[in-house]
Amino acid sequence: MKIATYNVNGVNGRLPVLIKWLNEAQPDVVCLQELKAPQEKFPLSAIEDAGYKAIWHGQKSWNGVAILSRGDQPEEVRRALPGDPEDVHSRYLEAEINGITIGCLYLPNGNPAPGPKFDYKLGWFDRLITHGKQLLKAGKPTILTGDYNVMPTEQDVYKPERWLDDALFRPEVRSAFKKLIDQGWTDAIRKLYPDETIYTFWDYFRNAYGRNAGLRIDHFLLSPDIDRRLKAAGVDKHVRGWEKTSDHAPVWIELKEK
DNA sequence: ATGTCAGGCCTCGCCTGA
Repeated sequence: MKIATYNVNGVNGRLPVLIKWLNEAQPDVVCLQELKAPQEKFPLSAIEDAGYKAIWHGQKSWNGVAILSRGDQPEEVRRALPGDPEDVHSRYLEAEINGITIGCLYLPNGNPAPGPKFDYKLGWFDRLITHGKQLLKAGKPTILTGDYNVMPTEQDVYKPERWLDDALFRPEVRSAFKKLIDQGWTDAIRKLYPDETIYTFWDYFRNAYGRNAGLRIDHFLLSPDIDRRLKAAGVDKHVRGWEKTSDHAPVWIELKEK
């Protein structure tokens, strides 16, 4: 079973790239972030034509998350992170597919930091930590994946010294990520490639992709029983080199059958 | 400070978020 996450940065603007990649990569399940489309503008028929069933939570202009499945229809569990009824951003969608709970998340960017956006990011992260604990306690096979907007360590950023004050790398955010991991989640990419430089995002500016000036901010967190099934993981880096592409590349894992 | 995108409204050019 192959599961992927991809911050598409506009699902309609990115549709040809998304469909081309789906056909090439053939993932069974896909979590998408940054749809940048209202609920009614989600390109369902194109995605169905590519062979996928989908649930999504759109929003005008910003945010937006979706879960695609080649087999069973994703069975929606929730479409918001618990803990703040005032939070209207569409940044979290959770579904069950094939007995696996899949949380698709788009953690706030948080820049500029400090400031209200950074406070929102930390608050959102706190709610994710609380929910993560509940998920592990529930004891089902679970995957929390998406755009975390955090480089967990210096290994995950091309020039760490330049990012120290950035909302994606500040100590508060790295420590929040560590707090989540320490509950018992496995960072799939880092487990399989402990020493390699692996990026999932390259800025549109300054020829970042050409210079491989990247960041690792899209992550797969696995509960212990999913961790035991982990067979392979990777980044489809070449997709970042396509025309009219997202600033993120798709990230994927492969699981052994039970 | 710069740079490049996407989406949307202030709507064919500028703003914001990233």
